[in-house]
Amino acid sequence: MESISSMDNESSSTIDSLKPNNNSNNNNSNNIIHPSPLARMGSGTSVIIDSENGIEAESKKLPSSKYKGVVPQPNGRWGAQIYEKHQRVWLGTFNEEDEASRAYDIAAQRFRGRDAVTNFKPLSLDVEEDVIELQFLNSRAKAEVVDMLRKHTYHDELQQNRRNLKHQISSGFVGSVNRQTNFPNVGGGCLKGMTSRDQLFEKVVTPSDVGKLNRLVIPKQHAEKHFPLNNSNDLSGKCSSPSKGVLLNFEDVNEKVWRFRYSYWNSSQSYVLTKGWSRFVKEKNLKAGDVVCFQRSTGPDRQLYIDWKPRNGVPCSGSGSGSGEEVLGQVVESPAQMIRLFGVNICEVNPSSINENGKRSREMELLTMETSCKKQMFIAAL
DNA sequence: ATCTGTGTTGAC
DNA sequence: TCAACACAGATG
Repeated sequence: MESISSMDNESSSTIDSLKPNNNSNNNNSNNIIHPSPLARMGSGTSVIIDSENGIEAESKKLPSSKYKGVVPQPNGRWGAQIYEKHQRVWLGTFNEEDEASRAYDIAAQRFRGRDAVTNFKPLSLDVEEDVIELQFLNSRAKAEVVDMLRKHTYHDELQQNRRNLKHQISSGFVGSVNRQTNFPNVGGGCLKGMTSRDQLFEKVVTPSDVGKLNRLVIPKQHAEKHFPLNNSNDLSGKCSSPSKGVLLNFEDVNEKVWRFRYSYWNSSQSYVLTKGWSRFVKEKNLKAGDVVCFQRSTGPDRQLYIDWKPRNGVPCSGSGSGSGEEVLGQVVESPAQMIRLFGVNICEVNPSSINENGKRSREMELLTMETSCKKQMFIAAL
């Protein structure tokens, strides 16, 4: 499914002074082309000429995009894609054509650095905000950037990154850019300037939570307490429409942002996380009996966090849960204030959580987090 | 049932 | 490298 196989981590992107690209330098063919229906005959064009009466009939031909890296979708949406090493890398689908083109631009700048040909004005080292974004972009693996684009979380993560930077600067913690500062009290060490969090609740996931239904049932009492749907003010996500629920952003231990649709299903009279949930299950390789934990920052941003631990994994927040004796579906209430982040010892690898298909284990995730911390410190030192 | 994004192809 | 098209398989 993933088409990002050929991606590697290294990038030669010394991004500097890209020429302004406001559709004039760069537009010899890729920008602001408003193709006539017959302007481009792709390999599979389906324009049919009715030779009998000379009428040109068009058989549901999709409109070409005026943007580079953007392709039409049958339902009127737009896909973005970029090529690398003879392979297409899919960047996701978007409602708006220019949204797709901006996704392409971001990918192009990450993949091709200063050589990137973009639809819009590229990031410039002369603009402070752009420099921050370039640093953000280039400190992440290509696959990670692609993932953010596909999940439409790029801008949220970038904003989060900016907030962290500001916070570190204002707290005088500028020696290193430490991604771990977002995760209070993890393993001690380099954790100044952190924000505290409320533990909201945990749930031992059921087979149907990790099965083909692609949804997580949020127990009613927790849903109504922490994620009230009638008043979206309390939710950090953006309200799309009351009937369709809301989109909620949760951050995991790797500072990866997960966006889930949260709504109420009348049919089963339950609150559910739907869209996006199956990705989480897949990536974390969640199994029935594992525990997902929800937290919220006590700070003004009210950031939501999500984490998980294996069924027999380490205890969560010293609450005594996670001992492996839970009944499926049982919800574990935890102390109100988070003291440790799930109490995980990131140095020990628990063999039971290394799963058979080679997916990243819980410990590996935390080690990744530690690595990324070091990576950021290195970057900041440059 | 709907939609995404992959397989494939030909143009450039 | 790139976009067009068809459609399998993922998603809701």
